[in-house]
Amino acid sequence: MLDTYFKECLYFTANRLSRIITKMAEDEFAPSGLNPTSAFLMLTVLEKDGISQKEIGQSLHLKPSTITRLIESLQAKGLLSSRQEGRMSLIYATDRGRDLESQIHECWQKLRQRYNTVLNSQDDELSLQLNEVSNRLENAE
Amino acid sequence: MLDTYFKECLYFTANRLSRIITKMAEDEFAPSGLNPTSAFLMLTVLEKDGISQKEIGQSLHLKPSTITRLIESLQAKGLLSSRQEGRMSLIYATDRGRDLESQIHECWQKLRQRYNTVLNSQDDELSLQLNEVSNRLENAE
DNA sequence: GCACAATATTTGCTTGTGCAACTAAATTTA
DNA sequence: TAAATTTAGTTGCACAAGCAAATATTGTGC
Repeated sequence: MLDTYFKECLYFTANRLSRIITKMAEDEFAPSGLNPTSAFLMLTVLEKDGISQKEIGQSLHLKPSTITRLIESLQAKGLLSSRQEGRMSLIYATDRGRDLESQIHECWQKLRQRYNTVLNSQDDELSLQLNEVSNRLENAE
Repeated sequence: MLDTYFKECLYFTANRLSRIITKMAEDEFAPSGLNPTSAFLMLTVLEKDGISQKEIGQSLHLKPSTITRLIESLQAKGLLSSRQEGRMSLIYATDRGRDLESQIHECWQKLRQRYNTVLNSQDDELSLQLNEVSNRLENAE
């Protein structure tokens, strides 16, 4: 049966997992009014106020155009502001943005709790392993 | 630094890996003229001619509406045909679809070769592990 | 100091996938 | 057998992310 082969294929399984975990994360972050990626972007700005978009992109591993769009929508929500500094645009959290921080951490916590209950001990480091594999795949150009 | 926390987050790392491996797979399957998912759908139909859309969805772990759209586009390319059987629509490969089979397998092979060169021995079963984790996450509703 | 290259961001467009609501066919129930 | 429920697939819409080309600013070699 093909299923046997599909589940040995990293493209197949990584994408399947990504769909499942994305849905879980969207659920858990819903109370914050943000999608998970936007929530992570908020945390990134909260950690370093006045960060550049390039740095945000490096931190989130997302392309510049995606960052532009995400910031756009967070500005529209009144959670971020930006100041043009030469060719860079520096990103700041607004008061309302800062107010969201603890709620974001709560959502994140709940997400981790939720998936950790079904992960076995040998999956403990799964996330770190995926990160490692991604690093290697990226450097293999 | 936040990066430390991001890389411990399964949402974050699974999605990052998914983006990277999807790009690789799209590259490798390009010669077939199909995106990887459509290629897998073709293999699914080639394995069981006259399969229902529901079964295809179960095999690929994709939602019915996605299957509808994928089949639509493969029909437009003249690779699949369908026959209405009551409320089901049964999917068949055309001759042109069948002709593509070996090329799809070649692309798939190349993809595996490409990512296997950077995976260590401890990543050997990574794909199977991701599959397992997905199963568990799905059953934990 | 000027022309050209590099860098940072933006803009228009495409793609993959899902959701919710819908249609149509089949099955169950009364 | 008529009405209600379940099942299979479709349709309109939305969303996340990327690509390629454009714009704007900064840096470099001569």
